[in-house]
Amino acid sequence: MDRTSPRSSTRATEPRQGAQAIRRALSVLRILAAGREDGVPLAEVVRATGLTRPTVHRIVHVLIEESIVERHDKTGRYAIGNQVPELALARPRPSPLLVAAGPSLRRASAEIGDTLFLTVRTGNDTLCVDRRIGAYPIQVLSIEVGARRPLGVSSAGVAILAALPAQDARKIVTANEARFEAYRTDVATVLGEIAAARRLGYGMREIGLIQGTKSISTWIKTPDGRPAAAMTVSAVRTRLGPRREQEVAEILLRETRVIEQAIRASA
Amino acid sequence: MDRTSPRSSTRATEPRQGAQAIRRALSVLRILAAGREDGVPLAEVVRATGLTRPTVHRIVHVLIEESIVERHDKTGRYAIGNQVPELALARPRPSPLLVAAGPSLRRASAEIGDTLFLTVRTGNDTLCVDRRIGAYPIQVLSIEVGARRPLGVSSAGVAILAALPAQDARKIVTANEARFEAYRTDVATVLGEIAAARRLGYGMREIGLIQGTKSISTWIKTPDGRPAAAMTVSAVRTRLGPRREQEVAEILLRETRVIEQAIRASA
DNA sequence: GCGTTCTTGTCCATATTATGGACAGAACAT
DNA sequence: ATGTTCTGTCCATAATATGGACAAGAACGC
Repeated sequence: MDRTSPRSSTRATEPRQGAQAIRRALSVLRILAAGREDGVPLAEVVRATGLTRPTVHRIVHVLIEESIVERHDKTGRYAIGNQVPELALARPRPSPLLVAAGPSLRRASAEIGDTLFLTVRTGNDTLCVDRRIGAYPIQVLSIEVGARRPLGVSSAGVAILAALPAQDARKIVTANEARFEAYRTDVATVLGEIAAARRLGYGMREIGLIQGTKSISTWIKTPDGRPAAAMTVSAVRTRLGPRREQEVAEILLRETRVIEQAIRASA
Repeated sequence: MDRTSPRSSTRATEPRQGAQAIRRALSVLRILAAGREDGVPLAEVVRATGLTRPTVHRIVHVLIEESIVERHDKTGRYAIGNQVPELALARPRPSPLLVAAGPSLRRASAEIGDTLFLTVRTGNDTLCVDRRIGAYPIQVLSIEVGARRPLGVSSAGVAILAALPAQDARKIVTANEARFEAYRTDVATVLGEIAAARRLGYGMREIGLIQGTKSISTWIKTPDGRPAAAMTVSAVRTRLGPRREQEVAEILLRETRVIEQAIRASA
């Protein structure tokens, strides 16, 4: 393929070869991570990665021998193994983003009363990294810290995609096509939602991932203009009518600016 | 090499082939994990893994592209990247061992006054997973949660090796030989310390990893008799004379039994 | 300055390694 | 019984990862 330009062109330096197997193993791991504790059946990994079944099987079983993956004997599903958090301990724990966003999440959840989520992008996925439960007695709690979804299926994902250059966003959405089916959406729908978010200034889903819920997400950018995260409010739909939506969005946007300042300061 | 015995012999099911590159990438990652935030120079990874430099270089740079590894521009060292904790979020956080050991660590550190460590085995390494600082004004704090060392170089490692079948212990020590140099020890010394720990009933190092300190470690076994972790007291040497050593060891052994009970109960 | 000895990074012919089509068994449904 | 969908395995083959050799940069000595 392209053997040109040893130095980078714009910013990405992607195409290093000689490690197909390693890359494949990682894409398997990312799919397994989306399955959290319950894990994912082999066939689903095959579908989501586009690899052949023998290949996925071989990779997964080598990773089991290395304690990177676990197989739940009961269900036969595969999940992230205990060696992964062990490796993760090598890194300093409280990430700068979490520190910067903490006070804003607290303030906003107190003010709004519903649950707030902080979600980051990792590759082609969104990953919920913090959650603050609100005071109102009915709360949307089904999304937990560690929840991972293909970019595009949640309002946070739509917000992050809206904050990316259109071309990059389109590329990611296309790459995730095989995984949209499980969330009952498709490329065209997601692209439409991204366009709507760009117009509004925030991401929104009338029908949240959970029946009867609605979500609003703003995007948080790093000083260099790339999206670092999304801040999301999820609530039962009836609590987020048009007027209330406007109010909530304004609070989110205000706190978003605070977080962006805090990131700038800590950098 | 040995291409024999496709079916397992006793308990291990190790030799699945067709993924050399993935295994190599993982052994690189484990070495990088030992370097914590500061990371490890490439040459050190080459030494510790026994792989060739081009291979390590290729693996490391692919992992960088995948955000599994970071390169610190200032120092040129390689470290565990931010995608690793992100994958780790897929697992439930507080591990059963930590839950089981928590009260004992608290009790023992209150009683002894010095810092207590909980250390697990992960492959051929020890990994510090919890720490409780004591009340005495001089404390050994240089070992942090996440610290990773070759099994055998710390008293916790010696304790865990002492609790393993002698043959397994010897195999691990031999496998770590290339990494002992950096800790100024060698295979013969470590095997001697393991033998001493078996005699005493606990692991001990007159000369801790830090100058002027002394450490005592007991091993914690799972119901099936395999070592799950080690509990360690580290203190300035003068605080652990022969009589005190005896007292401290008895407290540790008592709490060890409590933890073993708690594990049994939660399983 | 200039050699020496470190380090990291790159190339590419080669053979070792990972690949996936084909097959088989297990579980479940009809 | 017979189909369908899942997981697991085999092995000839092609593609992949390998590592010797080379290059360039950094740090030190003098």
